[in-house]
Amino acid sequence: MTGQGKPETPASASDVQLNLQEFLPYRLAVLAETVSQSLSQLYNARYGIAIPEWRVISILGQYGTTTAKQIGTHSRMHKTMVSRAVAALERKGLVERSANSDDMREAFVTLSARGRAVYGEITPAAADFADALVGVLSSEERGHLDTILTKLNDHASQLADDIANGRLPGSGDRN
Amino acid sequence: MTGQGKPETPASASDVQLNLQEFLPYRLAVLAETVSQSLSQLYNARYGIAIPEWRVISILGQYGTTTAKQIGTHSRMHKTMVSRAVAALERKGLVERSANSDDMREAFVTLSARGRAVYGEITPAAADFADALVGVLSSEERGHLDTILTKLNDHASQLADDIANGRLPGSGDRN
DNA sequence: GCAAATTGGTTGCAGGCGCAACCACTCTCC
DNA sequence: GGAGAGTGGTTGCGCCTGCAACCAATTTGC
Repeated sequence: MTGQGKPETPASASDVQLNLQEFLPYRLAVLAETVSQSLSQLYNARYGIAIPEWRVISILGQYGTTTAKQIGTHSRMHKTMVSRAVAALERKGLVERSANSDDMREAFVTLSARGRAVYGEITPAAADFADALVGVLSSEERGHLDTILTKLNDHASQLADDIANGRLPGSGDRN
Repeated sequence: MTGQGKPETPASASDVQLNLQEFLPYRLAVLAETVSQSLSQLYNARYGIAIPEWRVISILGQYGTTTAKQIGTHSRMHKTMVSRAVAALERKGLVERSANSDDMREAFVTLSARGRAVYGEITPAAADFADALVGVLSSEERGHLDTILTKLNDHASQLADDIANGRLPGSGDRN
């Protein structure tokens, strides 16, 4: 397991360098991935519920009756994903759909009794998990984390729009 | 687009509550997703390089010649993913493989000349992107972010192990 | 009042990904 | 030195997911 003597040539030719381990997008991706994976085991192992389904349940838990559209905007899920998650939850008897007579394109979605029960069981576990996660942080750090995440998130959406519209950083206005 | 008058019943029946938008795992997932997507456009649109391939390139850029195994551990990628990413990069002529006569199971992987060129072009753009991203943060906040991410990441891995081994939070040792 | 555009939602398809099985090679230990 | 365990790497398979095309219902504009 040592591997001493293995090459791992310390990158000679390139002047430019970028340390992946210190690269914010990478760090965020790894952290989010680890967290999601761990958390999903909590409800997947016990209830056979996948991540998108959990998101839907959670949205329905807080907003009550809504439409698929609303679920999508609140949870930032693609409408395809919402559609399939709701369908899966309906098959499992955790949500119910009812028609909206005012607009027959959309349908109302609600947690069923079983759905509410599951929500009531998963929620504390999820909260515990989040608590355990931030448990390593001081209360100040938690505050920092909150503001930083908010700022980054806003700015990232902004940047995403810019990039989508061709205003890429470093693509034309650079030296 | 207003939708006033739509139901969105404020969740009556459940006593438990969990606000998805404030839930750390969710926030991390959304942020990481936004960032990854934006960033990937930088190298995907211009070079047709996918995220896993970029990771491999970046690792090779900093470590020089390595094996697939090493790439995996440095980039936290599943060996399947490394295998496919390297194969794709080889097809594109961006990396080269050479045999290790000391151990014929593994093979050395290096950036080709073109690979180094691409690395040299993408790296500054990626760095710019990261700079733009943290541009909203004060230098103190950047420091905070760094320590917080490190702590969270360590702790998350820890938690992941615990959960994988059945020591779930809230599953037995609670109240 | 009706054709065209828009919107909520579903689905076929193709690409990406992890798991598990597998192959080739190496190491261990008798 | 040879059988069995272990390791680096690849691949078949099935699941998940986003895109684009689509359907039905609604809204817009003439």
